[in-house]
Amino acid sequence: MLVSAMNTPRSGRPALSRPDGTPVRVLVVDDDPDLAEVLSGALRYEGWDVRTAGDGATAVAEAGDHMPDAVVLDVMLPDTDGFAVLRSLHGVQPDVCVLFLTARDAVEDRIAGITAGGDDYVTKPFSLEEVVARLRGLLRRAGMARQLEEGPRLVVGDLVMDDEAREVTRAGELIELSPTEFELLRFLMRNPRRVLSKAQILDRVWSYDFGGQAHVVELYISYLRKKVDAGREPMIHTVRGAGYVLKPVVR
Amino acid sequence: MLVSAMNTPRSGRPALSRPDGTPVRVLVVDDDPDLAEVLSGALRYEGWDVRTAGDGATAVAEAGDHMPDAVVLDVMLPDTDGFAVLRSLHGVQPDVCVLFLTARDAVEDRIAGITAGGDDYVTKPFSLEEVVARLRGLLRRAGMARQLEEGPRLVVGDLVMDDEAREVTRAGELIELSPTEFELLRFLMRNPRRVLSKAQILDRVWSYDFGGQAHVVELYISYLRKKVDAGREPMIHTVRGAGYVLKPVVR
DNA sequence: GAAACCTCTGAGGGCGCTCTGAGGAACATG
DNA sequence: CATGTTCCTCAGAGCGCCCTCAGAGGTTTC
Repeated sequence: MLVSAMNTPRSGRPALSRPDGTPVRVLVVDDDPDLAEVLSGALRYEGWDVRTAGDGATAVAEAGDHMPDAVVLDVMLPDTDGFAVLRSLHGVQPDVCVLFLTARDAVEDRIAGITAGGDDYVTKPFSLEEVVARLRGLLRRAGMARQLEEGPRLVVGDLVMDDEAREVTRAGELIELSPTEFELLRFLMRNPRRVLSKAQILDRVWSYDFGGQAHVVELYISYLRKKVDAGREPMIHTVRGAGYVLKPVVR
Repeated sequence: MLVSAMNTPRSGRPALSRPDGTPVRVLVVDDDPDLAEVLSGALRYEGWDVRTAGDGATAVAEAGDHMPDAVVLDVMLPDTDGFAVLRSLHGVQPDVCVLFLTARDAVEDRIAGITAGGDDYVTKPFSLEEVVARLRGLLRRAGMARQLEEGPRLVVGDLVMDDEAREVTRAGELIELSPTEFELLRFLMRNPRRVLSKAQILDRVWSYDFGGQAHVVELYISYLRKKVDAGREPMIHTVRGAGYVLKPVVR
């Protein structure tokens, strides 16, 4: 799995930043150190300032010290209940956004009221792209989107993606996508003109526990081409032996 | 800490604001910390400036300090009776609006006497959508509605909802809805063109103590479709794997 | 006290989504 | 040109999401 230790955002894109210009601060709370590592790696890759904690008490202490803008919080923690942690966090920092991580079968358990407060949750196993997207959504709504490029819309050439409405259009025409197709295209659109390897795409778009082959990526690229490039000037290109690129059409 | 986030509703909708432009100030008084947390989260999401108190004494002190425009007040408090708190509050701030939270089979007669004074009440267990709607109604009637968009009418395409008259029309035709259908539609209409997950809808439209499955949401969406979309161009759309969207018909 | 209405549970079924496998096309290399 | 590699696409199976119906239990209304 690709875990970059970079402290800077990937090239070409401005980082989502706080109003004072410093990077967004995120706290990752999970008792599985491997998962915490993968998550924080992915978030650092976004150019964010990431800390981690393994339990609720540490999380609250760390939050008081670090003053994060957002917290990625596993509901199943060794010491406390997620709801109590949420309350403590909001006590320490009222404006903090929280993204919960929860097991699929425990979804209905006690998430009640959480999404109503503007917070959000993601079920395990999740894809990193999903976590990042949700987190960006939370931060944007909390007024963290000061910079220009990164609104709720993603634009590459005449291709436009509206994340909230979950709508994609090319040259004004609506394109209907399945969930996986949508996430794949979002990943491509967030990295235009950049060759992405199949391994990279798998790590990002598919769940971390996906055991399948890289062949699925080819398949879904082919699905996307049929919908996005259908009869038009192609934007999705194959780079043999390297991966795929999304490029705006040259004029 | 982000101060601007307090003034901006996370929902992206224009906030109901006070005549001087500052956000509406609300005090939540409930001895159940979980419920207080959920309530204040939902109200903050509306862009309001929220404080909480766990008992009557704290509530009065907080009100004197914070000067709220409205108070959400549990009738059953550990130290004092809610009505005593009301008297104290009116002593501190005569113009304050009060929304009572009360058990279903509680003293409805005394409540009735109170609400004659322009205040309102909601019975437990309530939905957040109901609390927010009542609070908006109180604030609007108290002259807090200076903004343009959010009157008593909600309009999406040819679909119109009059909240106070509890009337819904599409293309001029009256549509009769049950209470739950009405609240669900209001939630959809307050978030047009925005995909809402079943969890979000459950958290918002159903009571906080509802233990059921997300399956009900599907059921009520189907009820709504039969009434709102019946034979017309559909406005309610399913986004597989994500949720539902209400969209005005493309012109 | 009966009727009408509302809300939710459970079951059944349709169909969209995801992935596997296989065959063939396109490309690189000798 | 021959051969191996990489990639594309089709077909289809399995699964899970979603829709709908029918009916029980509760509430409101008259």
